[in-house]
Amino acid sequence: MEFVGTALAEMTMPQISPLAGEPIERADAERLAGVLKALADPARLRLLSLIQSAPEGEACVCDLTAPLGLSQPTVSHHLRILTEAGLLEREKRGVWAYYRLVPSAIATIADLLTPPRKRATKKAR
Amino acid sequence: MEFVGTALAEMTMPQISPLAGEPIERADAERLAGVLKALADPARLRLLSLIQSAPEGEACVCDLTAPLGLSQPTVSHHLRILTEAGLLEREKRGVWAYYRLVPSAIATIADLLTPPRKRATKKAR
DNA sequence: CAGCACCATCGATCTGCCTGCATATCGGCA
DNA sequence: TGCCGATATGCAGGCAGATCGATGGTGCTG
Repeated sequence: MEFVGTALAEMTMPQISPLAGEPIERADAERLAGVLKALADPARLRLLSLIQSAPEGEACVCDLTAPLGLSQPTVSHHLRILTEAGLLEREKRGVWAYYRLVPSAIATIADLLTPPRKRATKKAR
Repeated sequence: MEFVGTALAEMTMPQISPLAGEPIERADAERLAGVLKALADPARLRLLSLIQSAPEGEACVCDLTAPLGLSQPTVSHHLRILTEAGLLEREKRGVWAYYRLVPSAIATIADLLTPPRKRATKKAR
């Protein structure tokens, strides 16, 4: 599972909702699973949480290693995973790399997981 | 990662929302990650989708192996993971084991991921 | 009762991932 | 220019998980 990259973006366009209408295809399942896999890690969930609750909604690596209790390379690795999944965006200012949430990313995932409720797909069986 | 079991239920009560207010604790992160890990697999996503879109909203193992292209033990294994995560419920009728979605389970996950009702947190630049 | 279909579990293999150490890279500063 | 601090990358060990074949248990059914 390497280049998830724009996986999230590609998923937002087609109305693939695993719990909406018809069974999802293998390719869609793999894309969604890829993004979910990026989320399914305690360290990464805490990273997202820490970044979101940081002063300006952004944080650099040096601010995150201590709260997590993980080494700097490990934190950098997790941030890379989250960024490639489309959940974080990176901005380098000077020597520091600032990470912030991609606003709609998590919301998109939540929408994909939300049962049809009222968002009508074309066909109700 | 064995008995996630009631992990979902335990999570629904406290307002732990990774992207809501303050940084989440390690224990909460691990519980949420456990459930997300159950979701973060193509085969399991397709299983949920297949079961949801089945005639009565339920399906037995024998109906699921063919569409997935996986062996019966493997399918059974995935169903076990999903059930222990609180996403599926199992009912044995005769020789067949019928699985159906736990209605609020996925919605709970979606809610945990969605920031409380105001999605526009800060301002983009 | 005997055979059969459905399903769960076990054991084994193979892949993938988390983590840290060492190292490379890049920008600022004296 | 040369050093230092902040990040990223390479490499490797160790563990978790996905998959399958074989096996065992359990209700139908003839």
